[in-house]
Amino acid sequence: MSKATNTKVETVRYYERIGLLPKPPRTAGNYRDYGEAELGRLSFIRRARDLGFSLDQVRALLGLSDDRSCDCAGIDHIANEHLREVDRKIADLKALRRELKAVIDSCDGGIVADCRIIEALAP
Amino acid sequence: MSKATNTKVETVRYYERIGLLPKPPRTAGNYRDYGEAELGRLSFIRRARDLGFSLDQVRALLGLSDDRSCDCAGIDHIANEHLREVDRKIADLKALRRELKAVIDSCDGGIVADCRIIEALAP
DNA sequence: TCTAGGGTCTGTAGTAGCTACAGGGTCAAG
DNA sequence: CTTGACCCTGTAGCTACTACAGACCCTAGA
Repeated sequence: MSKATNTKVETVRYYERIGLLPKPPRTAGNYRDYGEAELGRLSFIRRARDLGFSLDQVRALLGLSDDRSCDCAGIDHIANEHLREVDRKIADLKALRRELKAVIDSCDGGIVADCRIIEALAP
Repeated sequence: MSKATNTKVETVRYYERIGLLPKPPRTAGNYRDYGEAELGRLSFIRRARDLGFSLDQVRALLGLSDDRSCDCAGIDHIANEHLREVDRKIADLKALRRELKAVIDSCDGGIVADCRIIEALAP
């Protein structure tokens, strides 16, 4: 299952420990014995993680997706909140990038004593 | 000093513990007794952190900035590497945002069983 | 002089999300 | 029957802090 989902074995066990994956039955040799359901669940987790959802959000999504007859407003809500978070991060990084670029561009070589980067960082 | 640099007291002590700040002399009552030099150093650290440099990068910058007669290519290198990192992060987040948006847009309400978000996350 | 309130001190443990061992057990192939 | 590749548990490490507990100190007011 680890290979099928491109997940490290330790990560799978970690997900089990924090309750994202159920404790599976064991083989005679005490190996975890996963079926299709767990594979699907892990794939879901991985895909959501790839989209940047936090483990708490993934947990919520899994909970909501279990009740197939509920309406999907809750799911929509989590996804949109995450989208806003991502937008915020992009904006923050762009602002940071601008500032960093300005600091870097101000330096035109020479010795440290004259370095504008150091100067820009100093108080 | 904590107030002057808008840094939590615990963070200052943390920087001392990991060797970013020197162990300062103590007052009679065992309080840390900081001077101007430490204030400058902490300001430098905070500013660099605000620009997204890692603590390791900050450590390197501090080390390089100590030798005022060296040329500032090393500093330039660290800063530019960080800039590239930031650019990479922005690109990654934008790609993620696109994908996330597509997933969200595909859903037009209804019950969970028909939810395209869940469907898009499932294997 | 006492006391209340703010600060500080050390040390430890917690956060997110894994990752990396150590030291053992299991299993299939040769 | 051994070798090598997997699995098992449990614990500690990573980043960059943050949050206590339980002690101590210092100053201002009654």
